[in-house]
Amino acid sequence: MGEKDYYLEMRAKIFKALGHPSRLKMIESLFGGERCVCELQALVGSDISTVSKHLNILKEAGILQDERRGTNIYYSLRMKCVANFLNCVEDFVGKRLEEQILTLSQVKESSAK
Amino acid sequence: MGEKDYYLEMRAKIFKALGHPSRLKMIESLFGGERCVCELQALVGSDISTVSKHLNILKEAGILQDERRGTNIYYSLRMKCVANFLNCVEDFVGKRLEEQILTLSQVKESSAK
DNA sequence: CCTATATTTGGTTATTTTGCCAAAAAGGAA
DNA sequence: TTCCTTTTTGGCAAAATAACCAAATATAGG
Repeated sequence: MGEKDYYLEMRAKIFKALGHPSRLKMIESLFGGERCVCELQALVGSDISTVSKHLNILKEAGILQDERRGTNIYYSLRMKCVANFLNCVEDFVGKRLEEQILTLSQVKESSAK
Repeated sequence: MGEKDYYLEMRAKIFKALGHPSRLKMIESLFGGERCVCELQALVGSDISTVSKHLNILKEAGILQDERRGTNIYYSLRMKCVANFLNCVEDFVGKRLEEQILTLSQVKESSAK
């Protein structure tokens, strides 16, 4: 029973890790291959310590892996299927926005009467 | 520029909404079809007001939709592709656990020497 | 209208997350 | 060793989340 909860917790952890704009942005960038921390920090613009912590969250969740080469540490995608889901999410968000725009214009129309 | 951020934010919101054990549990139950709030509260066991707030988060993210019928409100899955990704996440978590167990037994072996 | 049931909302408190700064750690090069 | 660069850690304050209780809302039935 507690084992089932542990699985659930692990799955939730993965989603939680993906649920932050900066982290999502970095993940998307990593679809194109590994990046060092400094590249990712340039991408998101936060303090490098903040970026490092974000990356650790993704690593802990199992989504990323890291490898030190010289003085740099390179992060890369471990959980490949994230990409498929992100495509779906993007389509979905796109559709929702269209709907919202539609709803908005309907509101405008009716208030213009 | 701010528009891109808005998209990013919306996508992150979806993941964030999925990143809680109770919410994930409810989503999984909804793969089997719509459920009223009371059924979902029985499933997760929290206070009904807590469940209601969780459901609202999922609705705001666009993952669920609701429909009132009589005195009950039924929630159902709007974002179907969540199911595919959850399969992948489950496989992934399964593999990770196997690895951990492997690592653990290796530790045991070497300490037994 | 009154009552009972199902759900949401408001308010409060505890916990978690986030982001920055300063300091530590880990390499590489002189 | 010493210096320089890259990254992580520790610590702290601000912001966001989560859970519960009580009160409000909405609907059906008598």
